[in-house]
Amino acid sequence: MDENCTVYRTMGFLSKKWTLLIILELYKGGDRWKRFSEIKRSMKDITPKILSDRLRNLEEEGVIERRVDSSTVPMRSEYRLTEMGRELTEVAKDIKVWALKWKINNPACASRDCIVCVL
Amino acid sequence: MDENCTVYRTMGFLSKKWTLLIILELYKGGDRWKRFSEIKRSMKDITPKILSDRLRNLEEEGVIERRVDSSTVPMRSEYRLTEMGRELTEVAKDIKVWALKWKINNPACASRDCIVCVL
DNA sequence: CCGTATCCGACTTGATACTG
DNA sequence: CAGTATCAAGTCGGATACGG
Repeated sequence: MDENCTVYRTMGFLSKKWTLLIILELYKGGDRWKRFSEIKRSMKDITPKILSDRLRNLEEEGVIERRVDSSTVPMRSEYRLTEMGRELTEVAKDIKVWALKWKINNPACASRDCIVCVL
Repeated sequence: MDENCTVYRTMGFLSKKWTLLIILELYKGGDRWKRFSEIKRSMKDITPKILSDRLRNLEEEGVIERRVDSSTVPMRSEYRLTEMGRELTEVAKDIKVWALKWKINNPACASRDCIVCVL
């Protein structure tokens, strides 16, 4: 296997558990900054550790951006997708289209207002 | 997290290491059936166990089909993508387009005759 | 030659408690 | 609130040996 393969390298980062779902969660927010606890609340089974790990990783990859307002107590950390990240949701959208066609009968997810992934 | 989420469920199966690359390897073959050893040879670092595991999993998912010719010795197992599998390569294509734009400067992979993933 | 079974270490994820 | 620390549990992947 060639480590220079674009698909291979990108999958290495994209295929981590929860990653794509976090991206979708932020995508739902549009331009709005979302706070850690808000994201966590929406994804009820993710643990803070994993969410924290993934957010840092996504920030390193340039897919999301973070801002901290330390003037308030407690301080606020907020996140949103970068342009690079928003374009990544196209991939998720394709996966969804494919899965709906071939694999899963899931009307809720197929509808435009799916509360889970909103694609 | 909702286990009924289409994206989530599909990622669970797609995100396994090597999976997408195996799909691409078969995609290169077009309609042609490919043998185990032929696939293995093309992906030089994969071990037989992993390849075997993934092929079985992909077959269960309906993404590839398998045929066995037991009239010869040794018998031959051959694989190719189903229609469902061929459509999945669109996802890989999108990942590649995205990665080339944002992440990786990889002219070999960008060209149409990339020997690794041929997308 | 085409795989499968077993074993094992490395890595990943998860549960829970805790801190500034 | 926004994480981090700790440790347990699970998963993955690789080497090797083996059977049809």
